[in-house]
Amino acid sequence: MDELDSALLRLLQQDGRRTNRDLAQELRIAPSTCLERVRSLRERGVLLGFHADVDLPSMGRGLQAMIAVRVRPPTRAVIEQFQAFVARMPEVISVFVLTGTDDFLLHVAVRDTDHLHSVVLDKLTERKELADVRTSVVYDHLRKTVIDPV
Amino acid sequence: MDELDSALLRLLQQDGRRTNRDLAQELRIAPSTCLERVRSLRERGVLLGFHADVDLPSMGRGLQAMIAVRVRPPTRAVIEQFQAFVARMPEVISVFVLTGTDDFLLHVAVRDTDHLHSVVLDKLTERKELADVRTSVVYDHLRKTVIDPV
DNA sequence: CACAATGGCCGAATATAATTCGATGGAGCG
DNA sequence: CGCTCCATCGAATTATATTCGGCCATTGTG
Repeated sequence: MDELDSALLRLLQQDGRRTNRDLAQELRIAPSTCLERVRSLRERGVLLGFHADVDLPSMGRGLQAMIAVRVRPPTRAVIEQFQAFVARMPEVISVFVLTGTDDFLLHVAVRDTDHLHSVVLDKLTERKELADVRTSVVYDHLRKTVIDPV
Repeated sequence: MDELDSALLRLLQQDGRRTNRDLAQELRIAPSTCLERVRSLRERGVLLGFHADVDLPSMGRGLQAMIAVRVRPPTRAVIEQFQAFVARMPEVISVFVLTGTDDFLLHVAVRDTDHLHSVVLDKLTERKELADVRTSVVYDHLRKTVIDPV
């Protein structure tokens, strides 16, 4: 994990489709070296993968919300069961399993407020283990690249 | 936005580095057609970009937390100023701007609990506009692909 | 200090993929 | 029924990824 690795991770987080040649040129190394570095980062598990980022409104999911959920009882079995359940919901795009007051934070992307309402009332509150739900609409979501402190 | 576009978005969300030939073969279309489809999705703004996914523990950021923040007064000026501030913090990897009780949800990745403590006490609570903070440690974070209902 | 071993890097050669573009044919329309 | 339009196609071209043998520089060793 030297400066070269950090630089590669930074560039690939910004644009996961930059060509190997292009990366090599920017970092002033040979393409073969660059390729080997990226392969090594993958093999070491530092670089987990590459993903396309889609525009939610274009997919008919113009409304995002965060749903804080508390389950009861907060046992391993109940938590794992609930996690498996929400992971199957198409409206859920990300699940945070938490300590603290809430057990889960669900990041959902839905069509509109009716859809959001239906997700909370028809899908979530139907679950017997669900103890508490608080929904917040997301106005804006800013994602950043992770920078290596090295 | 037909089934072909949806399939492409699904595949590219799963693996943003699949080759065009590979995608074309799976979808039973010509590579040139596949390329044109992807180009169109980009031009229409449906496909926003491609990003590498890094392993946070490998980057010395093995601890994640969600920090709920309320600012005072909750005016546009204060909110925008605070958003700009947290966007600059290297520990913050994602910022949600919310309605409801909390104004912000900060997804942070830090070295350890000392680091987390220092982020909250030394960086956040130093801000005069900050009215309330609640920190929850993230045990697990599951990301999903967005599936087009079409 | 001399020397061998190691590992990262390089560049040329090869394999593979992206990209272009003219041709084709089916869908929609007059 | 014939015309136009446009998505799709495949071949040709261009660009890129990948391999691999050799070359330092660094490190460890007698």
